[in-house]
Amino acid sequence: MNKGKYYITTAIAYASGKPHIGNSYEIVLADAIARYKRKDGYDVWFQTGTDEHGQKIEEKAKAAGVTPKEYVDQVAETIKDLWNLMDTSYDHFIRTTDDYHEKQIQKMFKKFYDQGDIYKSSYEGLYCTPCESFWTESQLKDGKCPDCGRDVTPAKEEAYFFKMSKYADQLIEHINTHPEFIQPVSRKNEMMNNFLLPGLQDLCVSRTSFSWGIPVDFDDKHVVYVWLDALSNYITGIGYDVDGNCSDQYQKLWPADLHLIGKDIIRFHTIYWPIFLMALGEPLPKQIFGHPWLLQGDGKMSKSKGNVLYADDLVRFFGVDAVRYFVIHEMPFENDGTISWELLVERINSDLANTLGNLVNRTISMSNKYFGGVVEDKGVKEAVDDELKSVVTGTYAKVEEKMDSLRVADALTEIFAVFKRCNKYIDETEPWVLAKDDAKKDRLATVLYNLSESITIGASLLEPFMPSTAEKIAAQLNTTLRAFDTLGSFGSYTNGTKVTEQPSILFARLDIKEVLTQVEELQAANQPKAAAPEASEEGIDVLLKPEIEYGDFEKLQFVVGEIVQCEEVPKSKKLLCSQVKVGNQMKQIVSGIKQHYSAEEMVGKKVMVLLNLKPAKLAGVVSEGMLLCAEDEEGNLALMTPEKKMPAGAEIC
RNA sequence: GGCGAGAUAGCUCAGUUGGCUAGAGCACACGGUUCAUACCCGUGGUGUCGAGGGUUCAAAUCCCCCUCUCGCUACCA
Repeated sequence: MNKGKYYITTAIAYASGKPHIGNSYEIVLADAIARYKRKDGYDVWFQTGTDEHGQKIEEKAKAAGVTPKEYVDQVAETIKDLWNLMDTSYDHFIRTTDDYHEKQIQKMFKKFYDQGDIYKSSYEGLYCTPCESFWTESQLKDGKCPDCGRDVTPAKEEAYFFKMSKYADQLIEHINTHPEFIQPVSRKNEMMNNFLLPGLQDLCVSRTSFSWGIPVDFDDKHVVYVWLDALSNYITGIGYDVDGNCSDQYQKLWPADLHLIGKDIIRFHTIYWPIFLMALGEPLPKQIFGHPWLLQGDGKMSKSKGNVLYADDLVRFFGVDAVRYFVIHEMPFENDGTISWELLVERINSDLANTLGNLVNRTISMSNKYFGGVVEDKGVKEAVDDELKSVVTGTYAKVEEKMDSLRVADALTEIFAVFKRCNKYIDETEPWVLAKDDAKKDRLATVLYNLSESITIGASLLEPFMPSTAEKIAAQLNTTLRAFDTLGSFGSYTNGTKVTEQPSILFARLDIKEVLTQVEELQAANQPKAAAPEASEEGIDVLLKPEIEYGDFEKLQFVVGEIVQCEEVPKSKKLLCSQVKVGNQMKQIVSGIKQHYSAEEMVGKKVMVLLNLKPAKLAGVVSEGMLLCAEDEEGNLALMTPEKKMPAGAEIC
């Protein structure tokens, strides 16, 4: 039974380091869907890979004393190992440093340039000196600054831009006529309201500030910037060719049926990627699902704390299938899920050890105890059997419905309903009571047959989610896993089958205290490594600004200021308004740091102030300077304070 | 500030087009059972369905308003 092709992709992982469990979640989810569709009769192609260009990788490689290529070769292997460890069944692993990919990106870039979709301009667009603002061409009003109407001058770094606005209407039309295109639907509104309807800005698609990227072949100062390079993997990986010599595989597989991605990159997948495809004249993917995140419950993950969860550590503790089960089960459709050692242990004990593992174990034990391991239906039916059978044979349809709407966690829950029903059935039929009465031997045999059959069906449904567990169950029952299209009927388990004599424990119950003790040891072992200077610090993508003269620097007046009063700016989410003592005068300064500092804790701090900045109004409040902060990639802020005691007003130079 | 989503049992959440005593899982308590990994089965909630008002024979479910939370976005000098 062939239901046609099904092309599914994950986002490609950025090859700057080892992905933590939050990042490994996606590949497992994709794998569950891919395996399910395959078993469901689709001709599945499942592609994943790595995004290997960019300044961050260039810098990390430099720090490690290797070439960028050597660096990504190593990381790509690490990622592949991890994906394999998670038992994922991808068909193709693309790397953006693969020859065929790079070649097509260059051709694509040229094609876009030739057809006028890409134009050369400068990074951050055009500068309005009085307003101190950068603008892109599409933002200008009559070629002038949209704020003050004065002339703008080009900024420094030259770059190529893609004219997004050209295709905006076409994309809006597509999104409106294809309600299933963006999932979950709530994301659709965000894209429409925040980007498409207000007017799309052009996207910078090249860089000159670093060189680890695919060179623009007709302008070799430039390398192709991330999104055009990375997104295109979905077509280059299956044989797309810009000149029209696409592979048969491409003809068959494109458009993709599902791009599975994290919710943070929905914008790139639902706006830029479709527009690139329109510019190429290719059809758009059928569906893009921005899944939620799996977050760590007990405080933020941080490398310095040594508490980052990695899939391989979890697998070492719990086994692959337990980890697969957890991440799929804990991730509903729209809300972020939570992961912690405690929750893992809870789920594993309750669902895997108690409900599933114990069921298989008790069933097989009874067959051995009462019939020497032989399972045979003696045809002694009772009314209770019917309900069991209807639940078991009806489950595939329910699972199918959940999977069709990408409710993977719910699908898994439906499958476990089978195992729960089996446990209940044992209680209802009380096999140990039947065993005491010779006249009921045949009834007992039928009960055990029904259980073995039900478990086989349940295991067959479970296969895409927990492949090796499903196999183990089948092996213990000395049978094989079934195809989905047979699961609507009951009774295929071969009469007279002899089950294994010594059923092994599928999932051992875990003691949370013991696990946590071991976790502490693990974290202690990780800590020294993580705490090692420099090595643990993530390289930050530093975009170099044009060189300035000392004279430029001298214009800036930095001083130490003491915050004597601070309050929240009404109606603003991020702004705090501080009264800052600078020498013998006071300045009112508004800063966007409310989410990192409370008004109370600001008071008394000595901070670095840019004093001679032109006053401006923020949320209606005048600000006469700027408090300087360091900011990391996650947007965490830290005020710059003097390292020794300094009076308010002291010059910083 | 703009747009959107949400507020239901201790916890995580279901509740379709308004309709009988508001549900599930987990946790907890009690009872049953013993084949099994101290497991399984059953029973248990007085839940102001965020607050207030309205429409209706009838609202968690529709309308108004309020409070709070979250997402995206802008601002964040």
